[in-house]
Amino acid sequence: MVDTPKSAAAETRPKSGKPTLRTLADLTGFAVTTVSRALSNAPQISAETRRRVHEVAAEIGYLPDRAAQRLKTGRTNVISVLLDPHEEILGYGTSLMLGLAKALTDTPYHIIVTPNFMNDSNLDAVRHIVRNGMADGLIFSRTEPFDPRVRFLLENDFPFVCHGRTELSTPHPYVDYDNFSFAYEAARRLITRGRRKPTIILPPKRMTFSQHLMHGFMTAVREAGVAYEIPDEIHLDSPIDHIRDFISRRAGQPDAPDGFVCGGEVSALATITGMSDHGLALGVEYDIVAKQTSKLLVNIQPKVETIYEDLTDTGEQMGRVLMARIAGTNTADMQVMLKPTINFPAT
Amino acid sequence: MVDTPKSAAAETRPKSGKPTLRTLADLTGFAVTTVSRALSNAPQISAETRRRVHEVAAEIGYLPDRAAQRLKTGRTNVISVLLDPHEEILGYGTSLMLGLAKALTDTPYHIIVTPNFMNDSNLDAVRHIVRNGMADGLIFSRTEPFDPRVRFLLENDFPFVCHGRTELSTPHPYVDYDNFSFAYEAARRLITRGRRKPTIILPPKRMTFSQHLMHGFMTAVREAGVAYEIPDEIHLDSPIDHIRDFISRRAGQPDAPDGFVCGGEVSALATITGMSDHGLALGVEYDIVAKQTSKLLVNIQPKVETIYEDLTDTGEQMGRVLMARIAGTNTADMQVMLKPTINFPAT
DNA sequence: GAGCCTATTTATAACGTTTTAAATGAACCG
DNA sequence: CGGTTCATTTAAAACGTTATAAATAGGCTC
Repeated sequence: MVDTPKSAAAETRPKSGKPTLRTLADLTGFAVTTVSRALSNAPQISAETRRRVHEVAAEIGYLPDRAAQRLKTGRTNVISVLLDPHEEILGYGTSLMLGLAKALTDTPYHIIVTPNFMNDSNLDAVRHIVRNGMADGLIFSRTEPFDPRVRFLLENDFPFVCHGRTELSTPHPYVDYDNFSFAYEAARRLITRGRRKPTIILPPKRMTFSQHLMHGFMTAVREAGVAYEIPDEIHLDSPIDHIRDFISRRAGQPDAPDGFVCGGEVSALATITGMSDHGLALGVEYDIVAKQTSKLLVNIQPKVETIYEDLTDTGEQMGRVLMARIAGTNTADMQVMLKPTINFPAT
Repeated sequence: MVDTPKSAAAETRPKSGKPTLRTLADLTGFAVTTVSRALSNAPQISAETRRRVHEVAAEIGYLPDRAAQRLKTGRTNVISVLLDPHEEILGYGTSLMLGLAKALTDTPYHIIVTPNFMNDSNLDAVRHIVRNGMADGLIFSRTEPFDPRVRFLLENDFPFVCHGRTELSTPHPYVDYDNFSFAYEAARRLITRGRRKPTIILPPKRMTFSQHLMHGFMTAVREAGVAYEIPDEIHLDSPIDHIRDFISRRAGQPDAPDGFVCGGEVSALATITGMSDHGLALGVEYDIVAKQTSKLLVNIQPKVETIYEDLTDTGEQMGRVLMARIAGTNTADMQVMLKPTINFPAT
């Protein structure tokens, strides 16, 4: 036999464009099937063949065609992120996606953004994605106790991870932040500093973590036996000036709160502004403990005590969990609870 | 002929899953090719056939398989957005993407996020996307005068739109904000209010819009013949505390500036904090005019005068322009300049 | 050396779409 | 009525991959 593997095949159109399995086959002398198998490390392919194919593939920079793979396998290699307009502020969405992207490095998965323009739940988007097989997995936030999206996805056995828990009886993957501890700790600190009437600015009631925050806050308040107040008129999604105006108005009335637990940095800033309308100074007449998700507050308002929630880490965990869920791992390790980290204020 | 179109074909596996062209073919009695043509409104298909096919397609909720289309045509129907970690703050990325998504509604295009973790240019990501045909178009920001990404994309005739201009001789699509006018107007206002030594906090020098801001600022300053100052030590990407510390230090030295043009809301807040370290009050001892891209500043610091840049609109324009570029429209109408809108301060 | 196992490789057929080239048949013309 | 045109419709091939089933060839056993 004088025939080297190379001369064995080789007669195909050079065509233009990217290398395909066919190119590799011609180059190595193996059949397309063998090359495909070698690249996916199938056990039935000899070690030497595997080595050689990988070598040549790396050499010419072969990359499998996503469309062909998707068409053949039905897997999209796509993770869809539901983006809510409320997530616009302060880089919530961007941070989460950066973390997610990090977790997805070295996987074949791409992130595609599915925005929701309507103000209602993005259940329709979820339905569309599942029904038409637009993705292999779903990521979303603003979870509600009986979230219809979670329900729908569970019913259809579609992989997903949400930011926040539900109260549904079926366990499901989620990544959450320990908002109970956050609010408990925040209120404790206000009380320790001698504040006698703490209040809390909560997210809209229908979201699960609103309950957790409330519960943590109430626990601390009751333990200490101090007065408290929970405003109904505003929440974290309210326009900033509404928050500021409300705080300002309230500060002018009797028995105003002297301690604020703020679920976000923006509401903390609004609070400071509202209070200053009445000449009340942060750290003197009142204190704030706020949840910090960006670098904004720290070092700008050093007197605001903050407790950190790392959204990039959250995104990364969500990616990790979603990969596990798609791979079919059992429900263990699919519920992640991230712990608050306390930042002591610069005095 | 007793045969209705329906009974003519019809004998195929019902299979499970989504409807395909085949399903439509069976249902209407036409061949797959005809159905495909009818849906793409090819002229050679009779009006009646077109109508009927569309009707049935709508009825059963047919959606073409993206993978198959992509494989066959080579078009990906994907727009890739290069996400920079610097865009994390204040929802720059999210706003842009929401606008972009809006422009892409009713097109077959999806948005996929390609993050850049390295601190250097994302030229590598661009190369990868172009070479491996991962998208039909590209969107990115932080444009530089001789941006290597723009250069590469032009050389390869790959559709893109960047946020910001270049100084390359070849015209190319971009959407930009009139930063000259912004800085000019901002400085004018400070001077009108009687400030005698304005300063400006610029983005990193290598970005194009840094030059534009500088130019606008200098023009106003020279026209008025007032003193000025341009700090070298800090820029808009500096950590917030660096900005605050610098401002604070400077305020304690002789001849400190009494007017600030801030390219972003965060730097405005840092400035306020830094100045207050020396008991200097906004609107009394000094003034700020800041670029506003979110709702953060307005109504929180009512004394900060702001000039608005609408990032969602920017994203929408970029989407519009990119669609035109992909469709092959000529270079006319592919350079968009968005005008600043002035917000007068409350008081 | 026929028969059988095992290890490795291979040809072929899909996946759902678009494209190319060809077929059908009605209408028209002489 | 044969030939030609035109308007529609159609069959077949291809895009690049993976899955199914089959082929090849050593190495054994008896």
